[in-house]
Amino acid sequence: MNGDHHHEHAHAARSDLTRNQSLVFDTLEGADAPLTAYNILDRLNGEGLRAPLQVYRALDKLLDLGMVHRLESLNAFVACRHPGCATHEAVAFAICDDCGSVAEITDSSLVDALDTITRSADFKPRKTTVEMRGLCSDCQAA
Amino acid sequence: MNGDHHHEHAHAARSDLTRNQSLVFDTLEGADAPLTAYNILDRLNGEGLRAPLQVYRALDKLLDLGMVHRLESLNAFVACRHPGCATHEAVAFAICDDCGSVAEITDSSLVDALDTITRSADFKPRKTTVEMRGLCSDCQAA
DNA sequence: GTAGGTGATGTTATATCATTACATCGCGTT
DNA sequence: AACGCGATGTAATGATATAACATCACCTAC
Repeated sequence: MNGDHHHEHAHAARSDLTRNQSLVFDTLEGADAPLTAYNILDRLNGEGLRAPLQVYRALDKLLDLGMVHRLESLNAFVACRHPGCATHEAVAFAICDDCGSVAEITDSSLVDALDTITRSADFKPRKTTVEMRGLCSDCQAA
Repeated sequence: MNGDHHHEHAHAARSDLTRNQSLVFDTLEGADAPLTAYNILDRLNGEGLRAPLQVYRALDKLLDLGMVHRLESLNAFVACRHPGCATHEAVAFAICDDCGSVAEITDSSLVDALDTITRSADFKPRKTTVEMRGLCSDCQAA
């Protein structure tokens, strides 16, 4: 603890994770759509995970570390796709309701707009959720 | 049905609502914080509502009509505070985690930013959620 | 005015998502 | 050896949401 970090985003590498945390993270990273905690549990019951809490605890830690995002509108989770997990503020998600794909988007205009809003309302945000549900490029064709 | 409406937002007045829908809407409108479906059910069990589905069905209809919003990050609902419920796109919510107050915000810069994002990603949004959780002006003082 | 359509209602049961409570274990520090 | 501390395992429960089915009220068409 050297005092240089304002946030607790240590950005632990996968090697720092416990067994349960690794299992959960690998499952999310290997999925091509968001997974619920119970989806993850189903996929890991061969590895010895039997209770929801084992998954939820791992997810809590991974969320803390910024390695996983929670999609509020789905009650589901995705692995962070950011190269290096650079920014952990004002990420927007474009979620396809047809194929389940999720695009993770950072945009400075969006950050600016949200920042302006909070300033003028004198609101101090702790966590911001931006989720767009609709159809991705591929699925609009169909 | 005159064909002039692209959307199905008939903006029914309260007088067009059924008994259950009115009860649910009035409960939400009278609350000073978001309520879950079960919160609403608890407050209305004196009026003859006994099953969750009675509340969820009323909420579905009120959501369709644009008279109520769902807050995804809380799994809860609020009455729309827009004068006349003018715009039903890209509304942002500032939710105080301390006192539970919810500010409903529309901002053209935000709409523009989201629009730009969806254009460049060729994403067709059906519903957009923007929720900021944090501390309102009043509660920052404490 | 009666047959049928449509949307709201009531009720039971069940599915889905998440946490509380408590005992235990591994491991580094004192 | 004793302790602190974070992770783990397990059972039970709480909280949110929907499925399935029967019925009712009202409007419209014939």
